[in-house]
Amino acid sequence: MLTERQSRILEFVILDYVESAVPAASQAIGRKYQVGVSSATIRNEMAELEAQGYLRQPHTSAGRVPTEQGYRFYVGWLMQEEELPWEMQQTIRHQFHQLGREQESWVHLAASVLAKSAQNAAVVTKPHSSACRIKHLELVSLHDHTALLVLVLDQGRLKQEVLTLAEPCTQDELSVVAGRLNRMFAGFTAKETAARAELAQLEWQVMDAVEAIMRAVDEGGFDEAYLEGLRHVLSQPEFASSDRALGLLELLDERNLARTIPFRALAGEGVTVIIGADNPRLAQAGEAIRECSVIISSYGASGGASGALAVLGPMRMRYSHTISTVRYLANLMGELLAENYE
Amino acid sequence: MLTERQSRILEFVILDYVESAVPAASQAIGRKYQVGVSSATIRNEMAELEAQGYLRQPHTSAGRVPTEQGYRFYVGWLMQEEELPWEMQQTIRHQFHQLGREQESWVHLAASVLAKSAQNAAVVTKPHSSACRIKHLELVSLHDHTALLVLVLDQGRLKQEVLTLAEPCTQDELSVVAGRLNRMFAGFTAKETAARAELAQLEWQVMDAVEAIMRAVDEGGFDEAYLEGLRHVLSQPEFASSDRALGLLELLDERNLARTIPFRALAGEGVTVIIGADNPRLAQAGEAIRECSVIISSYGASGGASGALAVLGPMRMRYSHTISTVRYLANLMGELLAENYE
DNA sequence: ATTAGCACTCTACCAGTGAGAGTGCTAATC
DNA sequence: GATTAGCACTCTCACTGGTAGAGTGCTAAT
Repeated sequence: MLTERQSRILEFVILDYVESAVPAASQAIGRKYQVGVSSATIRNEMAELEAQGYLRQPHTSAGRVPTEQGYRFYVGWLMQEEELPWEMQQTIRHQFHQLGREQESWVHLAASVLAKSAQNAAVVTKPHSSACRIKHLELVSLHDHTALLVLVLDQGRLKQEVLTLAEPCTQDELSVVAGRLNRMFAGFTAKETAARAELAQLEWQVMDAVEAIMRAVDEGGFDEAYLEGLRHVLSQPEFASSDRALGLLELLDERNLARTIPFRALAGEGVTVIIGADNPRLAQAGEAIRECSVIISSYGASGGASGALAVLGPMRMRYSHTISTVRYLANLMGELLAENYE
Repeated sequence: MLTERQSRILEFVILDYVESAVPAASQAIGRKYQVGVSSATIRNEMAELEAQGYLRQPHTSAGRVPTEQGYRFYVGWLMQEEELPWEMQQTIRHQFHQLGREQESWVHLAASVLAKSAQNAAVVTKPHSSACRIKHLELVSLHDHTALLVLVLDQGRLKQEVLTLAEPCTQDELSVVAGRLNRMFAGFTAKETAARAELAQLEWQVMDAVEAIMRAVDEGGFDEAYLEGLRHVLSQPEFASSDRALGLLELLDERNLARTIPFRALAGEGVTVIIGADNPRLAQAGEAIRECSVIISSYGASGGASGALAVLGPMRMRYSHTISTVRYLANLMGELLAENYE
C-alpha cells in the first residue's frame, strides 16, 4: 500500500519524467512541485517506492524512473482525465466537416489528427461490420468477356472485382442480371447468400464472387489499418539508437500492423490502455519495443459497423492527454458514422 | 576523359563500395578484382579519378568513395543492365496471378515485391488517367434523404460519395435517375459533363458531385501512393545516426510522399535514375537525404491509365539490379492493366 | 518523523596513447 | 615512360585513465 504522500511523489516523478525524459532527482522534484518536505524525505519515500516496485534506478547514483507497475498505478488511480480543450474539439470537428463524406478520408484525417495531438504514432482501421450485408450490386461491362462487379455493402463499404465471363455479355444483359440479383439478395449476409435457388450460370458465378468478397470482409476486419506519425515516436530519445528504431519499424510494417495492435482484444466500450509487456505481441518482440504503450478504443456502434483507433508510443507518454484525445476522436467517428450511414 | 583502365577501376570501386559500405582501398581492389596491376598503380589512378571528381576520400588516409558524378558515370556508361533471373520473373508473375483482380491489391503487391527485391523503400501509385471517363454510375439509397453515389471510371477506378437529398427518394426512383444519367453521360470526361441540357434538380446535384470527383481524380493523379520497405533503407549504415533517419522519415511521411518522388517529371517510357542532388526536392532537404537516389518508371499505356513506381534508397545501391527490377515490374503492371481493363 | 550534512558511487566528458589501415611520394625496375 | 616496391606519414578507432558533477544513502542532529 502507498501512503497519500507516496502517491503524490510517484505522480510527480511520472509527470517530471514524462516531460523531461531524464530520471527524476529528489531535489528537482522538491524544487519543481509543492511537496512540502525536504529532498531527504523525498529520497526516503522514493527508496520505499522502489522497494515496492513502482520506481527503479537506472544506476546507483541516478534519479528514479517509473516502472511498468508505476505507470499502471498512475493510470489507474492517480491520473485525472482531462477533457480536450474546447477550441481543440471545435478545430477537429471543423476539419472533419470540411472534408468530403468518404470513409477513407475520415480514416486518414483521424490518424493524422491523432498522431499530431498525441505526438506519437496513430493507427486507425476502416469501419467494418462483423456480418456485412449486401446493399446493392452492379455489373459494368468492360469487354465482351469481362465485367466489373461493384459491390456496395452496408455502412457504405465498397468492393470491386473483375470477372471473366464464359459467354460474351452486353451491358444491358448485365444490368438485367444485376437487377435480378439485387431483388433476390439485398440485405443478405455472406452466409445467407449460400441459399441460391434456380440461378443461371452467370448469376451463380457472380454470387460466388460476391460471397467470397463478403467472407473476406467479415474475416479481414481490422486488416486495413492506416498508420501515421511514426516519426514522432522515432524522434523520442527512447529510440535514439537505430537498432531499437529498426525493431519498431519491423513491428509496424504494413503486414504486422494488425497483429501488433491487439484490435480484437477490445472489449466493447471505452478506452483501453496497454502498458509495456501487457501486450502479448509486444512482449515477445525485441528489447526496446517492450517499452511501449498502446492506447486503443473502438468506435462506432457495437452492433453495426465499428472500427478501432489506437496510439502507440513509448511508455513514457502523456497518458491523460492521449487518452482524452483517443476518447474524443472515437466518439466523433462514431457520430459521423451514425449520421451518414446508420 | 577516362582511360579504359580508369573506367574499370572506377567500376571496381563502386562495386566494392556498394557491397561493403566501406571506402575501397587500393590493395583490396587489387586483391578482389583482376585489375592486372599493382596497388601502387591503382593508387595513382584513383588519385587521378579523384582529381577529375569521380571519387573522393572521406579523410586523408582512407580508401575512396564514389561521388555523385562517379555514380552517374557508372550508371550511364559502365553498368551493364542485367535481366531479372527467369525464376524470379516467374515467381513474381505467379504471385500476381494468384492475387485477385483488384487494382488496390496489385499496387500493394508491386510495392512489396519491389521493396523486397531491391532491399530499399518502394513507392507505387495507383494507375490514373489524365482525363478519366465515366464508365457507369449508380445511386444506392441509404435513408430517405441520403444516397450513396458510386462512380465507376475507366480503368476500373471506383469512387463513392454520400449525397444529402433535398427530397426523399426511394431506391426505385434513384435507379431511374441513374439509368438516365448513364445513358446521357457514359464515356464523358469531366469537362464534357459541363454541358447539361434540361436536367432535373436531383440529376443536376448528382452530376455536380460526379464532376467534382472526376476533377479531383484528374488532378490528384499521383497523390495516392503506397510506400513499403522503409525499414530496408533505415537499416543501411548511412542512416545509423537517428537524426538522419528522422530526416528521411519526415520526407516520406504520407503527405510529402508525392512531392518527394518527382512522379510528374517522368518523360514517357523507360526507367529514370535520379542520383543525389539531381532531385530538386531532395536537394533542398537535409544533409543525409541528399545522399539518396531514386529509380523511377511509369507503367501502363501512355494514352490510357498509367501510374508510376519507384525505388528510393541511399546513393550506394545496386543500380543494375534495382533498375532491372523496376523495369520488369513496370512492364508487368502494364500488361496486367491492359489485360484487365483495356 | 524530519532534515542537514557528508561520504560514496556512478556517469559523462576529455585528453592521451598505440595499433592498424591506407595513402603519397621517391627511387628503383621493366 | 610506365610500373612497382618500399617507406614515412596521416588519420581513425578503440582503449585508458582522470576529473567534475549529479545524486544517492546513511548518520546524527533537530
